[in-house]
Amino acid sequence: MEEINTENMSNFIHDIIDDELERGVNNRVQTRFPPEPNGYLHIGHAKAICIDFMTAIKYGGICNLRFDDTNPSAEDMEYVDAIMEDIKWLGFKWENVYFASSYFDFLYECAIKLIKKGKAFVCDLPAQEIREYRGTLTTPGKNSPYRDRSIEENLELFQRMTDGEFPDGARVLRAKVDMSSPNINMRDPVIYRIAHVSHHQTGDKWCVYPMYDFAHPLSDAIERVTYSLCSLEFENNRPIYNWFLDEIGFDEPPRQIEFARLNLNYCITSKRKSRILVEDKIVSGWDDPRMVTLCGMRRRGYPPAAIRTFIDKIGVSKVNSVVDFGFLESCVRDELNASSPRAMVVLEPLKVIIDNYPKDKTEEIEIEIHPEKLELGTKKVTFSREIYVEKTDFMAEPVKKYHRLYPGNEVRLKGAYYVTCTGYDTDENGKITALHCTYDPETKGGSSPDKRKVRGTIHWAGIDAVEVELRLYDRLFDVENPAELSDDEFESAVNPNSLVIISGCLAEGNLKSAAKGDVFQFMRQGYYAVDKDSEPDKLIFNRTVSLNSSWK
RNA sequence: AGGGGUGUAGCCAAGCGGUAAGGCAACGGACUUUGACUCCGUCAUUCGUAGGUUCAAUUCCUGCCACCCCUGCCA
Repeated sequence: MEEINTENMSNFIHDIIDDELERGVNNRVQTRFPPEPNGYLHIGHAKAICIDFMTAIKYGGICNLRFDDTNPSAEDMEYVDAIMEDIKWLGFKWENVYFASSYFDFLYECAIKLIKKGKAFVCDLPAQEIREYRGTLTTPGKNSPYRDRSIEENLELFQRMTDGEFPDGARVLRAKVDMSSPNINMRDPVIYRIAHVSHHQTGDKWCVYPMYDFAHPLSDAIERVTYSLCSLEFENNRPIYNWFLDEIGFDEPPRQIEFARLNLNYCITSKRKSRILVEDKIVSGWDDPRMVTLCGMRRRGYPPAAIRTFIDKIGVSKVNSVVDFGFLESCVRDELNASSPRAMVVLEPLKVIIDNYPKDKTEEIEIEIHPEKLELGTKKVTFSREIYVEKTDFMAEPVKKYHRLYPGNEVRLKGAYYVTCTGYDTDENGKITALHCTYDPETKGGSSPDKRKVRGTIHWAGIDAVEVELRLYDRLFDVENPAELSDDEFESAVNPNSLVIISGCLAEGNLKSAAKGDVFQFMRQGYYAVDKDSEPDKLIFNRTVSLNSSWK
């Protein structure tokens, strides 16, 4: 695992922890990341993961991974594996991996305890009536007619629910709290429901399953979590969270603290909407490089360290905010600039004939692997009379401030020679088919004895180059907040140019040995990662992110 | 008069009674064998708003406004 530096990390949660540590409310820090295994992790989860794990790291505590698998109907083992893989990839190591389902016996005992205390009852009201009895945001609810059943009857009924005597939905176990509370979560919440479905962990052992509000605080408590960090929408659940802890009774009850979840513009994290994109084949799958799922970003070539840095930089607060996607990209560029080897790849090749260069001669040109890390050494590319440059690096009639190739202009071919454009060939349609240049033999390596300057340095491809496919990605949506659009609207907001595939690109031969997942900086173009579809004889690269440019 | 939260620059975000950090973006300029990177400079007389307390208020108090969350047998 890479070093995770938490020294400079600070936020309002840490202020609370600092204070509690100082006052002796706690003498240790334990957190947990509690996903439900019902989908893939995305950039929003990355924020929660970073906060949970980094808080534990900072205070020398521990963070566990706990699958909140209390609703088997939506869950699948496929997701638990994927979630573990994604967290590891992000760079974090959990102390233990737990499942809420492994506490089912304990939770069941807690339910019995509540019944015996007269704090829970079996309710026979159908779902619709429970809803009606609950009242509304502005009117109090009223007590269920089953609220005053005897403890014995509740015990017996709950046992029969557990024994599978009743069909789904026939009865529920409810906590007896306060039907007139302004907080609807306190209006006798359901804590157990009947569901005759098999569970990915416990099989057919249970046909009653605990609800989140009941299972979550007790799971935190049994694990001895000290800080239960979650997103803002659970603020209204905190009173019921604490109520269960109080009623069951724990020496060191966990404290729930809420923070704002991450929203990013131009993309979507909603599970429902993402599923539509996948099912309607608008994207290639959950790991499509345009998706902000962790698997998608991994395939795109985003380094996990960049995601961690991003999360660290956006901070932790309680303000609902929308972070600019460009912020994430800036962190990705920053990381990749430092870590990725450079390579020359010509996206749209244009032949260049160097008329004064010997016909059969070839030369090995040495180019540094990373200009800021000379210790990484050099690699070789082959130079000869005919090479290729970018179509966009030539203009027959240059615009103002253009300092690449145009008739009469001299530029540097990266690592090789100064060349001067002398003319160009066209076909019958006037299309440019090749450039003619002369080179200055005195400028080998790319500098001239007379120290004359050239304004442009361009990359090129020689005879060692291989044809590769490039997948150019852009933002998936044209609109800033696709999440706010209706299901019909948001599909039409998809950027039609979010994926452009180009083939016949010429990559320097050194790239033949690139492994899947490797990321390179294609000089003057951007960062590119070897895709999982790539094969040795057909290399495929994903554009991770383009380079910044102050030109056009 | 339902309850719970939140308002600091285009976007994040520090600030905790002493006169508005930092980052992203943007815009100048320097440097450059990547129009990249790096570097330097510019970018809030003002903190949702109206009052009040104070020598002093983004920080404390009151009213108002705006936005978010809560009426699953989801999490």
